[in-house]
Amino acid sequence: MSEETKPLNFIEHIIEEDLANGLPKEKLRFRFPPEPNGYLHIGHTKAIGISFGLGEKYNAPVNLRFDDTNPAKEEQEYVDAIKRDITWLGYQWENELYSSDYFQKLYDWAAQMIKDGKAYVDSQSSEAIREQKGTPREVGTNSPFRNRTIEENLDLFQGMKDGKFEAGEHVLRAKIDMEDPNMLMRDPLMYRVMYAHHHRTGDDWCIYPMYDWTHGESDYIEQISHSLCSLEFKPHRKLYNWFREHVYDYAKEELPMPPKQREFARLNLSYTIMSKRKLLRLVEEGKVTGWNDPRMPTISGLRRRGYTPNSIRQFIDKVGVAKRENVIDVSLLEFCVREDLNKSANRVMAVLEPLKVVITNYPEGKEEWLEAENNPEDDNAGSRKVPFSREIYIEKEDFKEEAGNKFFRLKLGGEVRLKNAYIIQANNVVKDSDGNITEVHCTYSTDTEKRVKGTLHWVSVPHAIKAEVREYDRLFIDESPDSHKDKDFMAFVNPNSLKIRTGYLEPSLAEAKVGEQFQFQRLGYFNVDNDSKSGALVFNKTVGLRDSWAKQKPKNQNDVVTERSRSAKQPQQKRKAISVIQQFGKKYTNLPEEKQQKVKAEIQSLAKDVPYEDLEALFGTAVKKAGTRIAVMIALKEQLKNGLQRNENIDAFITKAKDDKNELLVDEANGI
RNA sequence: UGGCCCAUGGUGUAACUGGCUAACACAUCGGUUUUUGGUACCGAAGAGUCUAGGUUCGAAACCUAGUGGGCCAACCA
Repeated sequence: MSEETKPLNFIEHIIEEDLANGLPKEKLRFRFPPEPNGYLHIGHTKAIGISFGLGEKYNAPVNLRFDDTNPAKEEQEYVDAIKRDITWLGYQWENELYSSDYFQKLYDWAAQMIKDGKAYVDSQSSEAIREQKGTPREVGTNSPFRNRTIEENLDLFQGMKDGKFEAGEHVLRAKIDMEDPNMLMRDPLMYRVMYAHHHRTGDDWCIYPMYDWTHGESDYIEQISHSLCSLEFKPHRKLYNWFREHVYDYAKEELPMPPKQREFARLNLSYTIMSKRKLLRLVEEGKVTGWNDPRMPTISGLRRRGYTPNSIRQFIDKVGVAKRENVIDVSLLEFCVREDLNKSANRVMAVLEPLKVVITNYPEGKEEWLEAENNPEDDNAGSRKVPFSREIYIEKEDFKEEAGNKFFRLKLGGEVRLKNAYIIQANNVVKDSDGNITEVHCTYSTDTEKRVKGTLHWVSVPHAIKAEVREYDRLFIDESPDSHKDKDFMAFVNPNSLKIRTGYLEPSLAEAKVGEQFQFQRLGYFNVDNDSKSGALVFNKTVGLRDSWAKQKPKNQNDVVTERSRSAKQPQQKRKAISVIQQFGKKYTNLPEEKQQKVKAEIQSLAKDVPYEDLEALFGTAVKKAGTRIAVMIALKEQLKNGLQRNENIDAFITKAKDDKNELLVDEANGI
């Protein structure tokens, strides 16, 4: 019921308004209309979330309708994949429908349009038709076939359907206006001849209807109340309405609801691309292993990577719906999975970059099975046993011979807690001939009540099981890879987006099943990849834990991620004096008087650091921003006092200020 | 020498449709708790709402002009 307090997005406002204007709630009906020509990606999830979300909110049916009017590109495989993905996301459609189900009805209506003089058969080449269309800036010209008789049109259209013509010989066009500023209205094509096998209608048809004609009328046939799509279809709305109005005349008795199309901005995610065609290139050129590669922004890729349906739905919810172009930061998506997995994923221990620790005062051959909590966030998660022995692995980066006191992990002479086990102290190290540390010798203490700052994860060497662990980095090194006009997006592919290593895992993981998700303690969330075979597990890193330590430590040269995120985080840094003055100015008029005096003094001292040009740039500040003008005036006065020469601009600024409504400003101006 | 759409902290969305100090989330920074440098909790910084005019007692919202960005010329959807 928290929805009641949640503000509505613009589409919900429209629906509420329609409801308020008398649209019965039972008439609400939505649809998600994919073309089965590729896999769904995270961008589609927004459209899915909007329409299905509305269905849930208003308890209205939502159809899944495949817009399958181009047999050259569409396949059953994609239909199956789309259904699988939507179901996985947890949505239920009312009816599974296909535009191809309406081919006969659309044909009949088209014939009716011909009879009404609203459509005609054109017999020109596609090039000729394109030329006559004009450009966005120049109007088009009429086809020489535009004024064929109704009989001739009917006859030709029938012939098209009957397979009497070659592909490309004739098309059916709506007769609208070749001079309309909206190019879609310049006699758009309704049908083309196409001898292709359709995944559902087989070879029944050799003419296929175009998108604009089919899509809108499919909505109408299904009595969709609100037909929601992305922004690039905005210009289509005029045509959508034109077709709808004509067909409405033919069918208003059986089909009383004329649907309305509304458009929202599609989702863009930073560091990735959202175009089926471009994603296909990644697949074809071998940059990824397939549509479901865990680095892909496809739903199947995200699923394999370990993203949960709930996390994706949360993400879509948080992203919101509006009409402006946007690029969502991937960190929001990552936040959503962490939030979800934090509650559900059992904690286990795994070491990915092992360093051997020998506990010298622990008896050789001894082992203990210690109790470990599965999930502190879930009281019902229970516990398991983990084996402890004389030799364990810890993470290489958890040990340093020497380190400052901000390093909470293990160092020589220092103590650290082993998660679920004892406290150890590092005494000395063993090195190889190159000086690399190969072992750390420690002693342990059973006093686990002791307060120590750091806690490490670890795995018993003799009990550890090995597994392949795949870690992923973003697929592109550029925040917006396909927005560069001069560079192909492929130039930004991150060569290091996959890192494979061998992990050492606690033995309880031997039973892990494909798809199962875990938190590798202190590292991140991982799931079992479907490449796993019995005895040869493969894990995907879904996302790392938040790591406030990584932010502090100096950057590590081979860590692409931290380097990049570092450089990406530059906006909030040292501020110029002038911007601080502006800042003060904004608040100035709202401050109590004694605070004003303080701020004034601050501005005066800052004025010394401001180049005059910066100040002058603010002389044109809008009249209503009195505070800013006051601050500028104070700074200016200070500079004049320090020898700045008056000039025309300064005089004009002061003169104008003296006439201002704001008394504070007038006072300052007069004080000069 | 076109038409349409858009413009609010670094990012994404709000603002009861013209009315309190412009709100929320992510990101950032700081603190408390903690057997995960996680989680949780508390706090901070960051926006006079693209610019300039106008309407109004009052504008992020309405009007005008400008600036910037996006979309539109497939027998694709």
